Amino acid sequence: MGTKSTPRSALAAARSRALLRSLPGSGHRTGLFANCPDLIGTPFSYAREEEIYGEGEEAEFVYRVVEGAVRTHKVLSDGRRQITGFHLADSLFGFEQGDVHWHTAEALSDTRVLIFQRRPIERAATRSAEVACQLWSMATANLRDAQDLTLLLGRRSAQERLAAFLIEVDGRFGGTGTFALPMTRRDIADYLGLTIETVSRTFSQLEEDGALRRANGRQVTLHRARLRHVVED
Amino acid sequence: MGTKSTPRSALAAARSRALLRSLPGSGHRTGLFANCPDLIGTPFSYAREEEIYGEGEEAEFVYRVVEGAVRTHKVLSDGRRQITGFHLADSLFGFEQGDVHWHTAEALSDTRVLIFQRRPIERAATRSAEVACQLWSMATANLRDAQDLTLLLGRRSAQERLAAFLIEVDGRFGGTGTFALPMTRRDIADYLGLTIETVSRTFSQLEEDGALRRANGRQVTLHRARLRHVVED
DNA sequence: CGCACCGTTGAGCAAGTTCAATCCAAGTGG
DNA sequence: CCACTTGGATTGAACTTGCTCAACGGTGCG
Repeated sequence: MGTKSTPRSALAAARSRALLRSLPGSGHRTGLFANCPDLIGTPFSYAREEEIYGEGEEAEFVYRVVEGAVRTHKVLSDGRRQITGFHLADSLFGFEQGDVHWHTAEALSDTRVLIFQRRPIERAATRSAEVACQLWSMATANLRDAQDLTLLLGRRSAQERLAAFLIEVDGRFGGTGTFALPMTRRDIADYLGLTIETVSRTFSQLEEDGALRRANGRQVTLHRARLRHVVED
Repeated sequence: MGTKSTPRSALAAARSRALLRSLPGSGHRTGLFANCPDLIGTPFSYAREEEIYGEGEEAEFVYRVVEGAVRTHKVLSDGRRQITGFHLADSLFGFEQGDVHWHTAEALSDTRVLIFQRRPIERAATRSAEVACQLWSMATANLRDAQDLTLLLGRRSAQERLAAFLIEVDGRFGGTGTFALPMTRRDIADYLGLTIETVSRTFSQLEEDGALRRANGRQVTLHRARLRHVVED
């Protein structure tokens, strides 16, 4: 559904169903913006590897992940890429400084999102201190994540980067220690500032050290105590 | 003044002068919070290398640089340090997620700041959408900076990092192309994720390439076109 | 089947680090 | 006032980490 149409046309089509979706219990009213009756998300879907928005495009919408996963990244002219974040279920993304997206967002896997128009949210923020505070709090949380990544990229070894990354992903999946990574080795490399070969070799090292076990490439089982020992702080 | 006393006692002492300072034209009412009559900053000073607040401390105040320069950083247990930002005149810093500072702030040189209590500002944000929007906008700007740094650290060479850094600092000093760096090589290294030796060598390379000239260590004159060519994007 | 993509592994290489020596400017104490 | 110390910066030489280039195996899909 929907991957051939645009967010704009989907929005128009969905307007008629707005009443139904805004009913309590329909699942679209939890979390940020929950108390904002005019801010109703429109469901939308993207296929694996599909671009959601590109750097430099006008930032008309913001997005909340319902199911699947999204990456945001920046690219240099020669193709070097830095992934700035992965967004799993419930994560909100697409808010930028100014009217233009300053990175690119793509779906890691087939992904369902809720789309919100940015303008009404910003207008709501200028009227409601509560909405504005929610936006502030969200931006601040993102800032903390970005600065943690800064420390990771600036001062940590490949082993530490991968270990920290796996612990982080595990946490976002509920902390069971066993999960399937939703992203490729290339995505991991471009997030951690490494090459795919180094990521692969580091996986092998960590497995030799008994810090994790791999199955079928993407599936991992973490030995969290040992991984935490690698990160050590 | 004031480097032996605490922000708390300075605040108390300054309360009596509040009326005077709040007069228009006294220079304390421009920029963010300008429209917020209760939010009056208290002048305060820090000596070179003095800590302003430490990671883990309760975040009671936020700060605006009046004169001088400040760095914020995180440290790993083994001493590796990542500077997350330099704050020059007019820059606001010290806002964190939650009630605790999650990095450390220190004065690069003798520095004068205005101190604001965080609580009243947060209370004002819950009442005034305008204040909350300013805070949001500030956080978003910081986020963009942090993500630019992420790209720098993850995917750029030493030459590109230093060139981008110098262009950035030049811009903050007015873009004349000639200025004295307010920070040491160690600070630059810890900001760019390099060692002091690499920073020094990279300075030498850039000078050989005619992209800048050095004088007395800290003083530099940039050949901005050539530096921009190094960064290339 | 054949191709494309993903992941792994090996060998050699290069960028940046580590260790060490030296220089210089600015204190500091006799 | 000068010897001595201290901290910042630069440079050289050896080393290490992670990168580049290359080959190969597995899996899914047209």
